[in-house]
Formats: sequence, structure tokens, C-alpha cells
Amino acid sequence: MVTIKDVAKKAGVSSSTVSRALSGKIPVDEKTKERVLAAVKELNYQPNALAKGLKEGVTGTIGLIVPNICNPVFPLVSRGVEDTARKHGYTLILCNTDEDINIEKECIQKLRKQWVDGIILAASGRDDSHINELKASGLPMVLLIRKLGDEVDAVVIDNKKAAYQAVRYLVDTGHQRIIAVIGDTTLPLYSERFQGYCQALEEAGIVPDPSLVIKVPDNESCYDAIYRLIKKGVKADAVFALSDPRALEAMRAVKDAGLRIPQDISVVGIDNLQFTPFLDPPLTTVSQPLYQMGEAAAERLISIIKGDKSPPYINVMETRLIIRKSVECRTSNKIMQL
Amino acid sequence: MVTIKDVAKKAGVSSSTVSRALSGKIPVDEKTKERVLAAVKELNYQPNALAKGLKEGVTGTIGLIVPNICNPVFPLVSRGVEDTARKHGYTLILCNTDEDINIEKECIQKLRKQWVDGIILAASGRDDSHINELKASGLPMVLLIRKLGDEVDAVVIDNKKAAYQAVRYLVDTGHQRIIAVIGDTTLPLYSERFQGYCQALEEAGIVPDPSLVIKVPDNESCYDAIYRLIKKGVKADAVFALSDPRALEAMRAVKDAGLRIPQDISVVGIDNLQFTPFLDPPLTTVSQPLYQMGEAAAERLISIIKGDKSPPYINVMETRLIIRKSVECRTSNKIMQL
DNA sequence: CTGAAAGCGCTTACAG
DNA sequence: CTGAAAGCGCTTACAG
Repeated sequence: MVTIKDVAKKAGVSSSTVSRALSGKIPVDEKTKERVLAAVKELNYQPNALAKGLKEGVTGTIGLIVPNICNPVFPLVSRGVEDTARKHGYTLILCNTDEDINIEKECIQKLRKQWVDGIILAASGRDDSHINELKASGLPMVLLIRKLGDEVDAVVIDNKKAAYQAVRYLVDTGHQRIIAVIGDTTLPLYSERFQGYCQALEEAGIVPDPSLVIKVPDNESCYDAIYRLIKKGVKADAVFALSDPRALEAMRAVKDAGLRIPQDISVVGIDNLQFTPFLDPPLTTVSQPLYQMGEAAAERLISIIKGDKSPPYINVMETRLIIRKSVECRTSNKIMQL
Repeated sequence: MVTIKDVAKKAGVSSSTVSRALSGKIPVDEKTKERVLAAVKELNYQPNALAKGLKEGVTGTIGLIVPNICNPVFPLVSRGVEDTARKHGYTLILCNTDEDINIEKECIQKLRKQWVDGIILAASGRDDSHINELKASGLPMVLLIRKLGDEVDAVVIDNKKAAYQAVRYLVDTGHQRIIAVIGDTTLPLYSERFQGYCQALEEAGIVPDPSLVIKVPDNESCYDAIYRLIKKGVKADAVFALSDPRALEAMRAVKDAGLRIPQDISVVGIDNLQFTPFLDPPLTTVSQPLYQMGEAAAERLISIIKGDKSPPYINVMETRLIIRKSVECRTSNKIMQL
């Protein structure tokens, strides 16, 4: 490795001068500067970020902790984060936790050892202790996808509302018996979406029917459950899935059970993933601004890193119903009203 | 931040002893060790990775450079890399380059400044100079998805073969007029797959028809091109798409143009992405072992970092035809022969 | 087994 | 404007 000393020697100056010529913060004679820059170029000198970080106490790196980059919402989110980070000269360290609280803790520790300047955390939300600890440590952080009280910065959507938008549309188009595909409701994300489902139903005077609610753990397909439910002959006219991948599985199950979408059963999802317009039928869903959420989280984090002391802010981003072809209008009446 | 000195003071020893007690490489009196460990725990001491890295010349970080984490092959790949990295105690720095040669260079520079212990590079393959430079610098590296000669370690699939497997299956099931959806053939990845297409055709005595070849830039949908081709009334009995996302777009276009899959037109892809079994019809495709490729690349990189001096090795991983329902057998004859 | 010292490669107050 | 020196937080030969 070529160091600042090598450059200094080649340019015939001290390393202090090299450092100053490079940083530009302190005036250096034009001539010397030129000599230094020439030497830098000739030797292809790269300042050692470790040494710089050790001295200055900042590293220009930020950590992004996600449950699983293979969950299709996270690539876009992390792209938003990375693009924004790069724009500001920061570098991204990525960790997957599989929502395992221990891995989450381990990641946070590792990032702290690495002296990241801040952390963006898309946590599972099963346990908060380590997040509060992190917050208390004073390291800049912002939560993503989920929030934690009002004391920690966060970029989120209103999950209840997103689900409400989807189910409300189903209700408005005349659906009454709506299957809900829900995840592990101990996770706030899922319980909130379930609440949105219930609210839309209740507003329409429909009592949620527990036999229509399917709860599937994250790592399990909902295909079987839906297939069986329909084969059993349950009365249903729609499926609300809490995510697009779930909606996709549901569509397959519905079709394999011999029903048509949307003529027999309508389907809606949440996410608006890339592939949804191409499904058969194109999926009606509620979009989350995933890339923008990543951007917003990174912008906020970086502003905190740079000294912004404004109070914690929960940035609730807008979701939007995307109407495609997977929902059929079941009452001509209702159409008039819409 | 609590430093080694704080621990030393609390334990009543020198920082050298703290360091030794923690590393375990040099014997320390049991009693003192206990005191040190107690102090570490009490103060919640985290060694500063920057200082350690600066002193030791290794950082325990590796860089992963991908074109775009939103391209659905990369989440799995990067997951394989990250899991393996973590298993060995390494941390992952992620960069997206959008196949922009300048961003690629910039990323490499940044990673070097950061003193990563090695780099895994899923490069675009448009330009090699910086890769050769990187190789020459002696920093451990392995190429992923694409290779570069035989002088640089790489983990790849045989793209030509993968395409051949897909198209050969089409040919064997009696297809003659096969539309090829191909990307920018200046990229080796795509030109190789195109070669596989041609080879399968030629082996069957079919002359590739240029009017059936659709070339679409990476950032553009192939929907319109296919839709128009079919609407124009082109004679075709199958579509070979060089990736599953392309196959998905193709399916939509074929259906929207009024033809049925697979009765009128069969479709095959490459990738075997998560969503493909759920499509309508479930997509026949060629699987790439994406996660395992990430794993293999990381394992190889780490072994190089740890001093493995074996000559460069091109690890060509197996692809496999996954038969589902998007291809119809067009000749009863052929069935007998299979 | 343990401590004092040197040094990893930078940056920046301190003198000049 | 410039250089010598101190120091960021570690690790490890060097003495003892």
C-alpha cells in the first residue's frame, strides 16, 4: 500500500502538507499543491479510510439491517438507501437477520465495532430492548418499514390504511365474503394490516368471519390452506392477501381449485411488486413507495449524522390503490354509487 | 466510546494485558483474565474495529459489487454471500453499479480505501481494464455470474448450455419457430445465451430466423415487441426468453395478443425465480443455483483471503431444466423418442 | 505472565 | 504557508 509518507517524500514535503493539500480545508501554496497532486496521481495514492476514520471518529459508512433481502420489498428499499448514501459519499454495509433477534443484536454490535456513522434498521418488531439500547447509545438511527413509539425516527407506511384501501375497494365492488391471508399476527406489521381488513368490513356492516382468516407463518406457503378452504366449498367471493407474493400464491391456489379470477373470486394484494402487472389477471394491489422509503430513511439518517437535532419524526408515506384486473365488480348498483 | 484503556484501568492492568486476554492468542493469568473479562462486560466494551484493522492490516469486511440488487437474481446471490461471510466472521459492503463502468470503478476505489479484505464482483463485462487492474493489485477477488479469462477466480454457470437446455427441450417437444428474447448482445452473458439458442436450433437442422429474434435493452420491456410480432401474424410456436422476468413479460404479451400458452405458444425462461411456479401456466425454466453461487464465491474469496494460493479456478455450476406447464408437446412422434 | 513502547496511517492544533 | 509532534485505539515485539 502506498501511504501519505510515500507521497510526501515524492513531492518533497511533509505528510502534513499532503494531508492539507488533499483535504482542501487549509490553504496550501499553489505550487506545492500541484506537486503533491502530481505525486498522488503518479503513485495512485488512496488515503486509508481506516486511519482517517480512527482519527476523525467518522467512517462514511452506514449500516442497513433488513430481515431478508430476498423478501421482494427489500431490494427496492435498499436500492433507495444505497443510491442516497452514495450521493452523499457514504458506503453501505448490509446485514440480513431473518428476523432473528439474536442476529439482529449481533449485527448491531458488529456495525458499532465498525464505527458506522449510523444505522437504518428494518427490524422484525418482536423485541424492542436492543433498539432502545441502540437509541440510547446516541448512534444516529432511523427505523424503516416499522416504527417504535414516537421517540425514534422512522419511515413507514400506514399498514392499517393500506389494508383498508385494499379491502374497502373489495367491499365497494360488492364483495362480502373476503378471505384474509395474514401472517404471524404477533408482528405489528401484520396485525395492523389485519385491523385494516376488519375495519373495512365493519364499516360496511360485515362481521369478520374467523373461518375466512388464514394465518400462515412467514416461511410457509399459503397455497395449501387456500386450496383446501376452497375445495371444502367455503363461500367466498374475494381474497385479500397481505402482500403480493401471498396474492400470487393465492391466485394459483384459487385457479387450481377450479375457480376463475376474478369472475368467481377477486384477489387483491399489497406491495405493487414489479411482476404484478404481468400476472394473469394483472393484480389489483396497494402500492408502497419502497424506493422512496429507502431514500427518505437514508436522507434522514444522513441529516442526523450531520448534526440535525430536530426531534424524532415519523415519516408516514402514502400508499395507493392500483386498480388492475383481478377484482370484478359484483353489483351494478355499487358501480353507480362509485 | 469506551476504549481499551478504560477497561485496563477498571481491571487494574495495562492495555496490553487487556488485549491479550481478549485475543486469547497469548497466555494470560487466569485470575487477571477474569478481572479483565468482568471489566469488559461491565463497561460493555467493544473493540474498535478501525484501530484493529489499521494495526493488523485486515478489516474483516468484504465488498460485493452487483449491477442492481433489484434484478431478481441478485438478492439470492447476495444472501448466499452474506450468510457465508457472516459464518466466517466477515461483514458485507454492498454496491450497485447499474453496469456503469464509472460507478464500478468508483466502487472498487472506495472499497480499497476502506481496506476490504476482498471483493466479489458481479461485473457487467463491458470493459475489463479495471478488473485486470484490481487483479494486478493483489487484492483477493472473485468474479461472480461472469468470468474473465482463466486468470481470475470465478463462479459462473454455463450460459450457453443453460440456453441450450431450454431451447433443446423446445425442439425436442416439436417446436420449430422459436422466438428468442435476447438482451444487449454486446454483453457476454447474453451473447452466450444466444449462442445456446442457435446451437439447439442448428443441431435440429433448423436455421435460426433473424425475424424471430428480439433484442431489448436491459431497462426496457419486451412486451411491446412481442405483442407486435404476434399481432403481425408471425408464425411462431414458442418463445425462449433469456430470463424469467422476460418470460413473464412475454407471457403477458402472448396472452394479450390473443394466443394461449401453451396450446398456441410455449414459453420457457431461465432463472427459476421464486414466483415462476405460481404463474399461469407455471413456467418451465432452467434453474441457476443462485444462492449456492453466492456461497461458493464467498467461500472461495475467504479461502484466498486466508492465504490459499491455489491457481485461479473457474467454478462452473450446474443448471437444470425445470419442467412445468408452459410448454406443450407438439408431436406425438417426438414423445416416443424421448 | 505483564508493562512500556512503538507503530499502523492519518489529521490537526501548535509553533514557526 | 509549512513542519514536527501528538494522538485516534488498537496489537505485538521487547524487556523484564
